[in-house]
Amino acid sequence: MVGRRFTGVDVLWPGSVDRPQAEVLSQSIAGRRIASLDRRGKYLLLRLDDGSTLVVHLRMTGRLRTHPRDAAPHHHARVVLHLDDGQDLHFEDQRKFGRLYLVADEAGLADVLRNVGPEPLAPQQVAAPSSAAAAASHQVREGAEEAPGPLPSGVTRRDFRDLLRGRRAMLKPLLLDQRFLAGLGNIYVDEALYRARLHPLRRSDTLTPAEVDQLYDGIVDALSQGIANRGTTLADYRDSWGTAGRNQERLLVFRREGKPCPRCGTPIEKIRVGGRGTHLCPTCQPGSGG
DNA sequence: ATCCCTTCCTGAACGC
DNA sequence: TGCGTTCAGGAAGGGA
Repeated sequence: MVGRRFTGVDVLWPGSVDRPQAEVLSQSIAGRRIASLDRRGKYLLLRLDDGSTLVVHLRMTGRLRTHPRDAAPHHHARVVLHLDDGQDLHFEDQRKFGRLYLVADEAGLADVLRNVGPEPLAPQQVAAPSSAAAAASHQVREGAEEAPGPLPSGVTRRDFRDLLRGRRAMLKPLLLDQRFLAGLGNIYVDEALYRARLHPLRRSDTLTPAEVDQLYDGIVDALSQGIANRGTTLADYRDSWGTAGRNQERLLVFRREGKPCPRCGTPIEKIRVGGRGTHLCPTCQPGSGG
């Protein structure tokens, strides 16, 4: 994508564009070149050559895929962005929860990202455009894997302790809160809490210092493994090349209710916390601490 | 600060 | 076979 220029936009479902108005988006983006790609939390950032940024949030079922120019859009295509290299970038989104934002400057970007908290992981290397290395980098390795090691962290252990200071919410909704920490969704919260051996209903102000460190490690490990396995495909998720992830094969508790805990064999339980399906091992993640 | 509810959506799964 | 209902979930916004 880097180096390509947008030549125009077709908005098939205006509800997918948060800002500006669809017609304004088309006018503003035409002729702009993609300078770089970035990410904040769950938001994808396409930095354009005039200082503006195209922001994409995929939410549940959104995806970005390239297709040959003027290919018939998929049933779920919501926005088609034409590129100058003979390809079209399609934003497809079955459930229409995903959103596109075009902001003119850093102030506009900051407004879109106003509820995004600190990054649990440090920025990852983005493959260079149109190189053999980029093509090679997306080849799926044989078999899913544990993370070779935790990825570089964004927040440090000390940062994490500071983040928790003054907080007393239940762990599950706290970790889902993007203002507290960016990037964790329902799957990875359950996986992180299991790894940390902490009950989702535990209140954050009841954790011992050792448990705070366990939680931090659980978060970093769960995310690192997800990235190493190129994402969790429970139904729809595909990467930009249309390839499914493999992390669903390595989930420890999520959507494994009734199956044995990988650590102790106790059947995994499913409960509801804050309206969210929540999976845990009642033996390894005991009590809710009151 | 925290919790809870509703809204936005489609399609799969389920009950009868 | 074919209805109608329920569920899933990320984020925002309102109310308690």
